[in-house]
Amino acid sequence: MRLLPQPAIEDIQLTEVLHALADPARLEVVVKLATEVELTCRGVGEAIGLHKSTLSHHYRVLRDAGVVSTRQEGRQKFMTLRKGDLDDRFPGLLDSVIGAAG
Amino acid sequence: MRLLPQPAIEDIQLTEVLHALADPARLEVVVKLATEVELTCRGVGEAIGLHKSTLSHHYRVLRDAGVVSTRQEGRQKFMTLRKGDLDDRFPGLLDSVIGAAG
DNA sequence: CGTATAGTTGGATTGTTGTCAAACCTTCCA
DNA sequence: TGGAAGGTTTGACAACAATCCAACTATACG
Repeated sequence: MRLLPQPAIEDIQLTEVLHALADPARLEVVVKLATEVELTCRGVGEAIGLHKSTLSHHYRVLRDAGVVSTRQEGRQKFMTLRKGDLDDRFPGLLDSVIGAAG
Repeated sequence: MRLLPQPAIEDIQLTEVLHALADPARLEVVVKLATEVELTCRGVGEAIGLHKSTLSHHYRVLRDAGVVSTRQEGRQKFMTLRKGDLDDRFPGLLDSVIGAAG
């Protein structure tokens, strides 16, 4: 039930978010999270076809940028989009990206 | 009055656009273009404080991604945001990015 | 306790990016 | 015709990024 470290809302940087979203694999993760509400890392990465360590790297980029939140429960980690936080900070951005990608 | 080569609307890729916007210098250029309608490369780059060849490189990235359009007139080049094209292809994206950055 | 499961970390590799400097190309103008 | 002005290209370089593999940690289960 532990929450992994993540930037505070006011520390989320636009260029970092854009960079995080500018990778096809990460964008796919985000689109998946937008429809599925919450997923384990395994669940998110299953369809993408990358090595699990590569995916772990992408999850970290997304988390460090403030795009996703990760909660550990037992040996699984559940990720959610920080949609509310992002909407507060950069109104409309996430929706337009997800709309454009999906 | 020559228009420099640029991708067709349907060839504009979301990840490329995001990548183009994910650099602070390029984002500054875009924000400037959003308020000024049209500017020469010199005019855009003046406030940014980078070498002109570096700026030229950034202009190219923006143009290749489909974010800006460049028109040559005499020895100057005027850049404009491809706002209409981007709005058609990725509705709301540009506005939210500019709003967040500006 | 031993083993499987879920993810992370470190190293290696390969490729991309941001930056500058110097040389270059075009166009204008005196 | 010879500069000057406005950009581009090329080369160099350091920093970063995406990927894989192998080794690791931590939790759960039998």
